Amino acid sequence: MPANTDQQAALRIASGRKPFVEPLRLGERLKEIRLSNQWTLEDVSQRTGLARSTLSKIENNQISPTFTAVQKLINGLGIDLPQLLTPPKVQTRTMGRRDLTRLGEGERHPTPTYEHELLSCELAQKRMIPFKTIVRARSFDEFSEWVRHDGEEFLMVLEGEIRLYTEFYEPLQLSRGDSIYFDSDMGHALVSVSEEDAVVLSVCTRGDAV
Amino acid sequence: MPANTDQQAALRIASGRKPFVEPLRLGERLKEIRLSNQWTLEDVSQRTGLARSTLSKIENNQISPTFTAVQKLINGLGIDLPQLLTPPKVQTRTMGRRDLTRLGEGERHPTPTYEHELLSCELAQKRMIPFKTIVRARSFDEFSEWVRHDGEEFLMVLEGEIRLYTEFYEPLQLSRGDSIYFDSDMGHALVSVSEEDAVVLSVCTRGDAV
DNA sequence: TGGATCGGTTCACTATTGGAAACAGAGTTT
DNA sequence: AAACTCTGTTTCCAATAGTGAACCGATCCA
Repeated sequence: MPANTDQQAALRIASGRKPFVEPLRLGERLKEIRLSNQWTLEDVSQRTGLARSTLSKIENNQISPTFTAVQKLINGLGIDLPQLLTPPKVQTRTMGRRDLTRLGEGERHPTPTYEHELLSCELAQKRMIPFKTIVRARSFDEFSEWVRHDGEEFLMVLEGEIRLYTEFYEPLQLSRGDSIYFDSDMGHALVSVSEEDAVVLSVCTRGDAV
Repeated sequence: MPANTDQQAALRIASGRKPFVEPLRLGERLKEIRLSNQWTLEDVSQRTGLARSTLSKIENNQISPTFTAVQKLINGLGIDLPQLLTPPKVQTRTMGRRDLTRLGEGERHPTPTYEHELLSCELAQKRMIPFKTIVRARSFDEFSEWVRHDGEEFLMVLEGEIRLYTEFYEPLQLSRGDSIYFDSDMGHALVSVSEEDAVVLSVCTRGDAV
């Protein structure tokens, strides 16, 4: 099928996709990220495990990093690829919304086991849901079933001590300042093991589509 | 500074950071895409401009493609990077991951103005990035420019008292237990106004896309 | 059966990346 | 101002990615 390649070319062109590899100023982007964090090449080197010289060359577009190198970058810098590839990101929409919640001013939702205090509940369209919880429960038995909801949850103990029961792990004891991140569709439940009711701060991802 | 590089190497090794880049079965993924379109290596070669042999090696994880090679792939195949990186078949439900961080056990990232402690940094693919910050800055002048990053940020004062400067609002004084939610592409900066350095807990959304 | 053809892998070789060390420039310190 | 220190750049070389050609089954067909 000799005509096939023509067809392919036609397809490629018709696809609307640029036939050329766009520059994709990866070097500039990296430098931008590095500087915006006030990191030196040496800092980045330590974080990523790539040599200082290599980083310099990447930033100056003198070499095209190996994919493993790119991985080391995104791992070491704690960014993800889209972030690295997104061109200088034109300030799309800086909406600048904000929502302040003073201590104790959240929206209270009491239940037998927990007393939730929703924070920043003025803001409607947000990607995270923060709330403070006073853990009333003292025993796992007080829960009729696992708590579970789509998405992920981050939790830090603000006061007291808790035991975190989860569906797939042994219970975990958490003291003030300890924190944990977990998939919240895994069943979970909290009880206070301290004298007073424990207080934890949680942030859940919102189960947006896709 | 001959000893310096030894030190660097030692640090790099001792850094505890996983020395291995996660597999990220890029080869499998590529093969999957290729087969699902019923393309032969030769077809892909023509589309991408990469040699047949190279493609074979990439698919079999025998080499780590150069970033330019990856670009040729995504251009030639008309896919975008997330698509290529999405782990094959995807863990439809990443049920039950978790990542515990004990008090003070996070990954420290000091800067002149802030000292960050990344929490739950073992977990790679998460939608939120939680971190504790010791606010060293005492004056807005210490910032050369606004801090800003895509997404949204939730912040609660754990200790001390801070002033939050934002691009579009008057500065806001926040005391222990106060919290705020805001669009983090709006410039922002924190300074301690208490005797001691203030400590805040932040959770940022991660660059979405998907 | 013998010989084409097609898909994929392996080989030998060249081009390029990535690392250590040397270098260079700007401050600092003594 | 010499000696340090801290940056980023450049150099040189070992390691490895990318290429064309050879190779290895399959499958097809006369």
